[in-house]
Amino acid sequence: MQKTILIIEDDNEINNMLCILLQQNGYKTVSAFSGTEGILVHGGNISLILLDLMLPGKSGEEIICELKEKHNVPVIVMSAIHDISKKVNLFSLGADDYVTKPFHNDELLARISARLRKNTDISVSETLIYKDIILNNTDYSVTCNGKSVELSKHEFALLKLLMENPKRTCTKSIIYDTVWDYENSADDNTLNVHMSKLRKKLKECNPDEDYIETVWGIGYRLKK
Amino acid sequence: MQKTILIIEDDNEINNMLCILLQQNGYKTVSAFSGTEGILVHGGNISLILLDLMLPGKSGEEIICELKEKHNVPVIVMSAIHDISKKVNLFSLGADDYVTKPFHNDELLARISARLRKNTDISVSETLIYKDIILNNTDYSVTCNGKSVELSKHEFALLKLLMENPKRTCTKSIIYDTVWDYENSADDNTLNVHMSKLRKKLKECNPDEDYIETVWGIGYRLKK
DNA sequence: TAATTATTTAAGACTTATTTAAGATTTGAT
DNA sequence: ATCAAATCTTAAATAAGTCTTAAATAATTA
Repeated sequence: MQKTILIIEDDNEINNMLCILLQQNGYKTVSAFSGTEGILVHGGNISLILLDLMLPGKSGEEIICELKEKHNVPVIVMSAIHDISKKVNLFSLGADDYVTKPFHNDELLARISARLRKNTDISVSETLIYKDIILNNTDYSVTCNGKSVELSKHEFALLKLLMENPKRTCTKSIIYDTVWDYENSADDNTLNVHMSKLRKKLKECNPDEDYIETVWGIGYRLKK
Repeated sequence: MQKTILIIEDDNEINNMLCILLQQNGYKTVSAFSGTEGILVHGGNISLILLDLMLPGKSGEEIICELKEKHNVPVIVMSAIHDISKKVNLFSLGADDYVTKPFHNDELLARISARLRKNTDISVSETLIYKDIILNNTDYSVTCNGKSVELSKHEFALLKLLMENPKRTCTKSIIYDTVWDYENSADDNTLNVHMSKLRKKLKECNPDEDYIETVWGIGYRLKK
């Protein structure tokens, strides 16, 4: 299965170069050009993060922390700094590896694959809760009003995205990007159908609640 | 608990220096002075291996392979070789990280603790129990509904992985990583076939129970 | 009200899983 | 080292589940 790598790098040229390199080697890529954008974009479909240390805005330490908090995947730091003590700090804060620029493509690829290979420990349990819905990221299970709900892969991803962003409206294009990995044309009905099915399954468990709100012309969000 | 690190390094002075450094930092150490000795000494109480690449006797590749086979713990390779292609080979053979000599103590310690951090939760329990299945890790035996079940190596590993994570869904990629030590493409049927055989054998022992549940598009898990 | 956007249903396309069997590979005993 | 037995992988046919599309209906906005 193709893994998606999030590239957080402010230099447009390097970012683009990395995209091409990784795509040529069988990965999907998502680009962000600042730490804050990276944190925003980071979600459940990302398997690994390449983080450039010298970013404008927040410090690298803060960024790693927030990325890990949102979804704990391996972070490989790219840095021009050779300072050892810096490396130690990054490790202790949760960076899983680093490469110093300029780096060899082969070395970077090797480090990525080593990290992905090791990321199979299934010890990180993530549970999202909204009203009486409990979504368990680890065993792909959902309960609503105490009853277990059987969701398909896309339905699950849809609900997960909403529950990860409880106060935000998820636009259709964001949903297509995240759940389907591609941007659908506006006239596509697929998302609507899935949303309908998801709502129906939730309603069966709890007929008295409406969980998901339609934001006309924009997308969907969870109700207050 | 104090972790034990196996140091495989033929230079007496470096070996000794590493022992002191690691002991000062709260680790127990075991020293070996050749690859073959390392393999001999390596056992269940070792949490991590520091391996010098330039050893007399077997090649580093063979040694890593045999060490991992005996007891799969992180291997950090120490090497004076800067050659990138060599690094790539080592990664693909299962080395988890490397340091180039001469290395800074702080860097080595950081890499060790990063590697150990990833590996802490693999507590090896002797006997796993789920419903009426009893799996014994020590003698590789399984009984189900009182009857003994003859499982092949992969079937055993498969069942063990599920029983070690009774509440979780094991994704196909995790299963391939754990049971097969490599990531198979999605269209590979091997896992499906093994799962089918495992289910069949369990069903023969207890026709009334369904133990393993398919999570469509994701993987497998034990039933509630 | 007209135009646009969303919901629902159902059918067929498509994807993923299961099973069986055959050939390849590995293991273990001689 | 060789052979036999067991196991693993691959392939193909079948089965099960999911996704997309289309069309009819409903809701919202301008």
